[in-house]
Amino acid sequence: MEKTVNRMKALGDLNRFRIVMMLLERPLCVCEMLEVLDIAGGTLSSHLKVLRSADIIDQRKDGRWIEYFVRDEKVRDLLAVIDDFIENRAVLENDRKKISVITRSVCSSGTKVIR
Amino acid sequence: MEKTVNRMKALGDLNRFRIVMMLLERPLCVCEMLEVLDIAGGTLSSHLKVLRSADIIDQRKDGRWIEYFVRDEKVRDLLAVIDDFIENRAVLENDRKKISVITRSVCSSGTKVIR
DNA sequence: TAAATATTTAGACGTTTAGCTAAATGTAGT
DNA sequence: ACTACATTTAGCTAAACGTCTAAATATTTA
Repeated sequence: MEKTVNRMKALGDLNRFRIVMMLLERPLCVCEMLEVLDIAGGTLSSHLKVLRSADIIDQRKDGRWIEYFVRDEKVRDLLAVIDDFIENRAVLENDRKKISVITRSVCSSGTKVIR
Repeated sequence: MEKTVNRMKALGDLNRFRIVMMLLERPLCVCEMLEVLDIAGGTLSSHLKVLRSADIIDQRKDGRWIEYFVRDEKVRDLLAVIDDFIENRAVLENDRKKISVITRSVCSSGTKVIR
């Protein structure tokens, strides 16, 4: 039961919830999420650790990046039910809009692959 | 969205989770829950407040007691999905067993209606 | 292998939270 | 109105949490 309670606790934080909802859209690397969320890299990293140890998300390597994604179908189903409770979608919609524009290669503000 | 996140946070505590699972069984008054949970009355009261302001449970008067209950069908559905994630049911089963024995009138340890 | 970029770890700080005890407030029945 | 019991509030402590910055650790590419 503790595991389940822990899962709920992991979802009971605004930034973590936004992260999960974004990942529901598509896998994202840390630098992409940083473009959307207004938190420091270290903070994001610790949030991802919490979500991972709660078995909500997982990570895989993708070249130079580490890609995070929602763990499995069962978790997706749970999130769908929770999603149905959301009243005000303003923030989430905005996050989604940003994600759709962000490309992995334009993460860093400095020199880019595509000029 | 904050409201939804808050709901998750409310469920992300072991004692509160046990409370909700018990209330899923049947409405209970504070003194009945105290017989099951190993926490002080003041602590329980504050947990109930959290769950109530998260719109998960509600209360109604029943004679000398205040009865707590799960708010509505939608919440029940959510809890059913969450329930499906639970691995180890030992604690919950035990709580349930205790509840089935407890009667409101045997809450107080002193003089009772039924001797 | 050096430079650039991505990510994680460590330590510090302020806030929130769960817990307790004890006092206060309600409420019902005598 | 008094008594007994149920519940909430208040004040406290210790632990947990979210956040930051800065340093450390990969990893890729030139």
